[in-house]
Amino acid sequence: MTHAKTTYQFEDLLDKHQLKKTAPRLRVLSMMYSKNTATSQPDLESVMHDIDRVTLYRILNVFEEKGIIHKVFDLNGTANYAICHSNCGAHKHHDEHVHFNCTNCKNVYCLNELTLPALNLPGGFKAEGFTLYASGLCSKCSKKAN
Amino acid sequence: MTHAKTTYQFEDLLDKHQLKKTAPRLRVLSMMYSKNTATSQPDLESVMHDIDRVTLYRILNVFEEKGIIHKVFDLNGTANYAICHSNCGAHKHHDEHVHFNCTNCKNVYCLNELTLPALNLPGGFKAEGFTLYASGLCSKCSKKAN
DNA sequence: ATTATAAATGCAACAATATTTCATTTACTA
DNA sequence: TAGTAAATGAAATATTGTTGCATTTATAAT
Repeated sequence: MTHAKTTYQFEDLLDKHQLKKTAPRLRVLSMMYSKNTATSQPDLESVMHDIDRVTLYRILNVFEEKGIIHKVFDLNGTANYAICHSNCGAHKHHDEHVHFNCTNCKNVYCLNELTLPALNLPGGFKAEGFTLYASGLCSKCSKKAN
Repeated sequence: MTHAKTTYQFEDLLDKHQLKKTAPRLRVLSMMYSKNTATSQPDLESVMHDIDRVTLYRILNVFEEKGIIHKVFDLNGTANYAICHSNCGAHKHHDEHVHFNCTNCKNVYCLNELTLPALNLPGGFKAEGFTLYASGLCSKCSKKAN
């Protein structure tokens, strides 16, 4: 599931999207790939306190545009960012998966393995994208609860 | 579907939740009941410009706590508020319905009539609430598109 | 290797929003 | 009708989103 990525692979990823291989970008990539949960901008800031707030903001924006990451809002409405594992491209995200927000540890998990069941909308509504949000206890926190 | 509510019914609603029947609260209720889409705080502010911003903020908060309304984030992460039609109570929301965010008119619809299909989560994950977000063109905008 | 240039960064400044404090007003109770 | 607790409005602060610009850096061309 979690592939250990090397710096070279991150550089290739940036190359592929015609982005310059800068230190801040490589650090953001390696941090996000090392986690199986989405990361909020506040979290990123506190870990990489030497990188400017605005730089992070712009890195996240350009990564999202290029389809490297996708944005997901947690229960409090704060933006979290996660690596796009499936076939995402610029302006064409396929993040039609399930997001799980743990009410205890506040982590946001992207459950990529799950596919969304079909759904028929009322007349006239033409859906393009779906995201299912589930909230509750994640596997770690439900273990602790015993 | 859309019930025309009288002032008396709004007063009863506030009574039921041990909230004082004040003018700002009644106006917020009547505005939200008159729409079939969720309302953002900016929208509320612009319509009721004589009510203080902070008052609106607190009214929305207390309504949400009491289970009168629920919060839903649109594609941009801004909070929208809608009346809870089903059996919601304080700290126990049953907003397990579908939210539809129109990419054209930006409106957020609560599709209460739809029920979510079952979903089995990975081992250990205990879900309490579900919300499905769909985005695309709403019935009005898809008509216009022809 | 060196240089030119376009892009990325960091900083300052600004805008918008969320949130707290407190004095005043208002709704309800006795 | 008076007393009380709650709600409001206004000011002030914190946090977050966003833009402009000078400086630095990565890359392409020489």
